[in-house]
Amino acid sequence: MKRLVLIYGLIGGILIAVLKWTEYRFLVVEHSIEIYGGLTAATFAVVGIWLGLKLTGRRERIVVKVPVPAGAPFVPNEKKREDLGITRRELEILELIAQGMSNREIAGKLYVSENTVKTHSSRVFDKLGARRRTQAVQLGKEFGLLP
Amino acid sequence: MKRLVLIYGLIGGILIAVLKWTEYRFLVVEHSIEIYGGLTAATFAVVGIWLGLKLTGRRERIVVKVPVPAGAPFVPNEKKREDLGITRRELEILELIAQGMSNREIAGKLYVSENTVKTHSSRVFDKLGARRRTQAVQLGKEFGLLP
DNA sequence: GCAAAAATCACCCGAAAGGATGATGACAGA
DNA sequence: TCTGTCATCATCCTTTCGGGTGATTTTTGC
Repeated sequence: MKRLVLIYGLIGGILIAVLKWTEYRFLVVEHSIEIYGGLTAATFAVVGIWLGLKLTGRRERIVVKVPVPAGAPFVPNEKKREDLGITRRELEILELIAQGMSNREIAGKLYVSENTVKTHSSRVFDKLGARRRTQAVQLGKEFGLLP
Repeated sequence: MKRLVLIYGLIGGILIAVLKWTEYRFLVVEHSIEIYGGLTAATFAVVGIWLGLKLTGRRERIVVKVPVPAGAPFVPNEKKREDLGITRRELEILELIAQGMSNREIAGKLYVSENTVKTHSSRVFDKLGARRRTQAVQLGKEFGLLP
């Protein structure tokens, strides 16, 4: 969170600088205020979008339609997960792997870098004793971590 | 989508109005440009957040589970297999992939070359519309080809 | 408030996987 | 016999994975 504040301070500073600069411009050019407004608007629209995504964390609701009344809805085995020392985040990555997503896709979905995904997946593979993601998925199912 | 355009037009109009209004302010008060900038920034931050959520936000994944009678030994869906044009051999490779085996291991198990396994898997991926083996496994399960 | 755990990211490297294409032999059915 | 399908194998090339290592930041539990 500290870094976020820092970044905001920086943006604030830059904004003020821009303001000063545009003030000059305003004295010279007639309609620069519109340009300035447009720029600020665009900038903060982008920032806002990023912020919105970052803060709320785009989670998708998964609606499972089962044509035939199925058994109890799957609940991941928390105990087993902790026994294996697998963190929630790691399990989350494992779930996405099980859905057939690539590291890159997972990274995009979770708004983290591909390297982070790789770290998580490597750890979870290690904890599961898997060498491949398909194997990890298989083991995850056997351990009751995945439906 | 039409409503979205409409809303955007409205926002544009309002923005222009605001710009005009703030122009007046600027002539009167000294530092109103900062205030104006702040307002614009705040406005568009909010708009951005809303936009971010609106555009990318919560989508629902609809997962249709193929009714698989629990308890009963799994029988691969022959019809579905043929509908997809997947041969028995290809399905065999897919099953081994689902068990987490590498191409090399599969080749060894079936006494064929690794290249052959790759050909089969490529074909089955193509027929399933999968790009990765994990995805192929996922789709295979959804199609009732795998337990 | 501070130590531990968790999450994040980077870089390198080799191995595995995947795409495209072409070729060959076996075999079933028209 | 000819044709189509299937299974087999190869080669070239690109992308993705996985392992290893190290580092910083954030969260959490005491």
